[in-house]
Amino acid sequence: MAGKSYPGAMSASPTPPPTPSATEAAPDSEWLRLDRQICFSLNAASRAFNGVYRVILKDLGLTYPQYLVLLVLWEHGDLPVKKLGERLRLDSGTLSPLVKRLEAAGLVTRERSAHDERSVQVRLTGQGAALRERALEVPRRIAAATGFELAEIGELRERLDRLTDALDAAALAEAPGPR
Amino acid sequence: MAGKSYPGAMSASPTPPPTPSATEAAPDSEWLRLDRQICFSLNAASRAFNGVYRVILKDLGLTYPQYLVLLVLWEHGDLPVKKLGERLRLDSGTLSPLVKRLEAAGLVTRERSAHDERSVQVRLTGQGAALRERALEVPRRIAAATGFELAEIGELRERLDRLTDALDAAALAEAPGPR
DNA sequence: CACAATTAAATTGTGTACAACTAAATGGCC
DNA sequence: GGCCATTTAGTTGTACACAATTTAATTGTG
Repeated sequence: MAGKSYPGAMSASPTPPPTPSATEAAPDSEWLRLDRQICFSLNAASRAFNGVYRVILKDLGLTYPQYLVLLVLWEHGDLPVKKLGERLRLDSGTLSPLVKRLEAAGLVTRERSAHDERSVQVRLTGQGAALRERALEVPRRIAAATGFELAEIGELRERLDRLTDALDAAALAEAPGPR
Repeated sequence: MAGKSYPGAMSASPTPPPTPSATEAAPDSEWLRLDRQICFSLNAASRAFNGVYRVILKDLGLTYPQYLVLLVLWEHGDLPVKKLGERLRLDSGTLSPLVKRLEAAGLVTRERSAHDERSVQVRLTGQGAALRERALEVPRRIAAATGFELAEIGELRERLDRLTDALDAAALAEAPGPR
């Protein structure tokens, strides 16, 4: 078995037996349960999104992270890898090979900056810039796939961003590292 | 550069220039913009969660997906790989190596079922079952890290699950596969 | 100017995700 | 009983993520 078959892939929100026994002890089990719901739901939604993008972006020969890089370049023009990483919250370990694949696909070029030999400038090629035309229909198809109203999407986004900020701050606070 | 440093890692919700020009043309750019927000926010939140779990679970020697597998086993008892996949929405390509790593860590055993030689039963070892005790504090620490009220978490979860369902359905409809 | 600290990319290694494929076992159906 | 479709795991190959390390360039300081 493999691929896209989850025979029992019932709703992501099965809400199993409402609670083993709302009154009975097991407050710890409850917590383990709840916790699974939040992060798991998030994770599942993220992967589901990825699945839809995978289907839609296949025509363009892009993966979702590659599409994100191009979105940034289309919006802001050529950028060094560092800036891309800041915008996308990705580090060089992820971006270096990813950008190389975009280069191999003929969508961008990479060259060290003249002022600062440490920096690598990522530039859209004509082909990479042209791809934007074909990408214009992607957002509409994605929005349609969610079946959400724009307002609801916005609200969800606001919460997610707030969550991300809180989690980032907590990770820093929690980290044992020097601060 | 690598690791956890995003020097410009400003808020995930910077809400840049509210809009290049709310009235001006560029409805397509707007869409490209918006779309990035939804899926990107989701993706960022998911990775941020992962980061917090990574820190908290390091003591237990677990990754987040491994923790999810154990959560399911703690809750439902021993299960075949298939059932694990249904609960977690993961296929054998992901679960096979993951479960093997749990086995290597001495937390579970894998053995083919007697009734059905195709099926592989994943069983908690004493050590795996015992780890639950140490995991009990994880949810509380995670909940604290989000800084969210329980009610808000629940609401968010409900939306995410609805989103996942919609996206799964859309992926099926969008897929070129035989139907 | 010299030199330590910092910075930007790249590299290495581990661990998911997932598509595509393989192999073995099971279940109908004639 | 023989045979084919289905089911369950596992394998292979590609592509992220990210920690840790490495290399080269730059900067700050005395």
